Amino acid sequence: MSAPNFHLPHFLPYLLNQAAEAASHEFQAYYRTRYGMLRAEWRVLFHLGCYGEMSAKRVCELASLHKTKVSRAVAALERKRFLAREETEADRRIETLSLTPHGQQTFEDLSAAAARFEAELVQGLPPEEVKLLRSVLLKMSGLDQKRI
Amino acid sequence: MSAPNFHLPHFLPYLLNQAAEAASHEFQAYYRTRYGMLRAEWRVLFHLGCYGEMSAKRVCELASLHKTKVSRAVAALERKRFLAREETEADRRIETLSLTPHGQQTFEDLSAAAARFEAELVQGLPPEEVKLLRSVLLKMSGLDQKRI
DNA sequence: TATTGTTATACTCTATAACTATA
DNA sequence: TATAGTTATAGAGTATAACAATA
Repeated sequence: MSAPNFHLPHFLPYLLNQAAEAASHEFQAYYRTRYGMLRAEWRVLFHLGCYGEMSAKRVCELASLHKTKVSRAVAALERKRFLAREETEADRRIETLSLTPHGQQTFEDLSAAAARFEAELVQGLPPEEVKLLRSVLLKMSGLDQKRI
Repeated sequence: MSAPNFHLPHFLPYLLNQAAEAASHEFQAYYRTRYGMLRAEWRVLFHLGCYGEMSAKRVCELASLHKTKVSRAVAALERKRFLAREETEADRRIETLSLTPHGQQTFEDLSAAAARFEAELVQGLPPEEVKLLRSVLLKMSGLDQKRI
């Protein structure tokens, strides 16, 4: 058995990780320094901002986040008054999560910033390539399987 | 200001992170359970396996890894006899890193496994799309800027 | 003084088990 | 018994400062 001739920068898991890290860096700095948020926190905030109120369980499903991560993120967002919980009458195990006006405002700022960072990211790439990129990543991530 | 109409599963940093995580999961389990390696360790191993001996500094540049990560990964790989260091005569600050036969063999097994996982990953995708995916990710990651 | 590499430390992220309260 | 959510804990990943040895 001779040299396997493996070319590392063609290996998709590696390439995806490096691209993800590079692509997320600026946005990460933004939500961290501006709002003191962690990754799981902005993800939960965005789910509520994009899709409206829902249970923690639903956030887990949509975001592919484990319930322990969501639990802590929800607690942190509540502490910072971004989010409110409301007891459900029908099933008291479930709490309906929704953004406060402050949370909504923060979501609007963050999503605008996200849109700017993304525009910067795809700047110079043909729209057709970006469209294809999204569709391939959607399949690979499994995010295309989650119903909204 | 009304609803920002931000669609989270279209946000590339998010999409890239989810895809990267999903794509890396199987390979990660493989090198961890089989060789007890961590992420930085297989990356260093692959750089030496793919490109031959080089200094730690060169690994840092090519892999976009901070010198502290490389330093610890090299120490771990040396402890496990995957890698050997050799002092440079010209400049005694620099050590040339290379794989031992055991390290080489491990690299061959891991790179073959990597190729299998990747084949599984792109299975069902048109080769043209995969090619484009790679080229876009290469640009986004900045990996296209590193000379080999 | 600058560079290569090491050690220390703090924080974030991931994963899992054990638990409470409700159904 | 099963489900929604919480708490505890360990290990892996990231980031930075301070350091030693050499140039």
